[in-house]
Amino acid sequence: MNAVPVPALPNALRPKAMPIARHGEPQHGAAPVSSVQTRCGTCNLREVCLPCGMQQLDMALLDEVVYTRKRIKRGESLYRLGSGFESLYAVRSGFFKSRVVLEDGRDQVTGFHMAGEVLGMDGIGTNSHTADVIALEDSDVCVIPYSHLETPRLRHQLHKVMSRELVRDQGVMMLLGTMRAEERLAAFLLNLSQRFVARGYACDEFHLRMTRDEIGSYLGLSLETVSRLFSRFQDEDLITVQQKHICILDIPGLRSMMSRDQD
Amino acid sequence: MNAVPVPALPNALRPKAMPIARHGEPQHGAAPVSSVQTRCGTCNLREVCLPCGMQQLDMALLDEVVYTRKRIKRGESLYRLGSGFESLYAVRSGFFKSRVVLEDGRDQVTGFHMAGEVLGMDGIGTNSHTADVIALEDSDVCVIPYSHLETPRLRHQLHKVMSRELVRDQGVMMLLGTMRAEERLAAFLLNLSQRFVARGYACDEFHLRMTRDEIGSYLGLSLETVSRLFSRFQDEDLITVQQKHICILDIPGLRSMMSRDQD
DNA sequence: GGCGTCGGTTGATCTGCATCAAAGAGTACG
DNA sequence: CGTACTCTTTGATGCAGATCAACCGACGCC
Repeated sequence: MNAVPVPALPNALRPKAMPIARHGEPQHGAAPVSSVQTRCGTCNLREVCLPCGMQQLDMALLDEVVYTRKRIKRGESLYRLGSGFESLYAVRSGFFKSRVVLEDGRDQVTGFHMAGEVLGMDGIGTNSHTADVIALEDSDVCVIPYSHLETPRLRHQLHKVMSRELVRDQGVMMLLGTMRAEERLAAFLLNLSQRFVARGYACDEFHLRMTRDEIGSYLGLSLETVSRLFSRFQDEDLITVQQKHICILDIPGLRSMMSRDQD
Repeated sequence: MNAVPVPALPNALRPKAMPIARHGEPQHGAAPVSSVQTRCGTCNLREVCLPCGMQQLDMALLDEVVYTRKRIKRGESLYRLGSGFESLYAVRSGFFKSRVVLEDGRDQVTGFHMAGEVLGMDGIGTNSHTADVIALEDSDVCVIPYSHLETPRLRHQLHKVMSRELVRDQGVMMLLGTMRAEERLAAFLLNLSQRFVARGYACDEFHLRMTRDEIGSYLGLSLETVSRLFSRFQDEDLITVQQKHICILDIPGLRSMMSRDQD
């Protein structure tokens, strides 16, 4: 998840009543699934997650389906290349990366995934997964057994999620195919910011969960280039960087960096 | 459509009884849909198209859904960025490219699409399309009204197609993010070859339907680089090139070019 | 609290590919 | 059938970003 050139997630879908919080440590504590808090109908991620846009009534159906949680420790994998496909997963808390590996050992990060995003759809086609998904911090996911997604509403909902994912991929291809390094990083930061906002966090301050190396892999750049660009953006008062802590100072500035004119 | 590092489409799915034909001019002549030849159940693309892997019985269902054809002339578009989403399309004959355009006018080719491939899934998420799809030669598509895809079997089938598309996109990201120019072009040629084989055409000889510029856009390279690489591959007896006519002489050679060792 | 490891920064150098340029080949069209 | 496109090829040059290298700071561990 995470396209780039200002992808989907229209304002209308933003959770309205969600408090703006600093995006520091994740609030863990996976309540047992029986608890009210963890049903889809009351989950505060429902507006960004699979149920996004669904009626209360249909959401009750989804509650029937989502009855397991799974906890993944930092560094462990949710699934791996070649493992059998049975379920989709919705990120409940935490942060993941997905990674594709080539035969000769080269690999690339193909996405970063945060709360509310749906994982595992790569497995539907061939009944086995085509990527590794690895937790970048201790995380929880809701397990959604694919075979239980039976109602037309739920299937349509899944189509929508998959379709958005296809659109996101277009964005990433665009990024990798046509953008220069500084444009890629600006797009990356704006995209992250936007996704945090959609989850009720501040748009201008957040913690990166991934290393420079992982960012570079995702953006098709070397880690050194990523580091240099962070420094340069800081010099230009677009952002401040302290390790993994980022403050965005000038969103319009970053945005204008993406339209190739100034230099 | 068209991933790169040897994506899906296992041998088992290849049309067995299909004659090996040189892939020259497309056989046009869109029969009226009432004709037996054009029903999904008897269509000779059924093993690579939406019905791939379905039972004869389920295919009858699909026949109920697919009742319109649409003819697109070379250079015209099947749909465009922003146009409303109503239907999916299966390429019946011909060749398409899809293209994404950025605000500042830059664009990129995000895929090439040949017979049997399904188009339009980008529109499901937001009810409007996010790319332009343009015919590279006179083409026919089967129109599949989305609202008519109602049975569980058909919806699952669509999931599979979309999922494979997601996997393909991973391949393209890999290509754009980690491969060098020669690797990209080798991957591109092998992928094309493979897709022609799956359609019953020769694996080693085909006509490119797209310009060097379009290949370059798709691969994140300049048209000059594409041209130079074609020449170099020819010097190295990997292929022969005459305009858009390609013969692949050394498939293992091309394949080894993709594992970064020799130079 | 010292030490080792991992991640990050910054500098110097190298190179793959873009860009600029110009000429040639194929094709469409009046 | 010649003219004017568009597409392709090939050469010369320049630069963005990779690579190599060294150092530094943060964090985890004994």
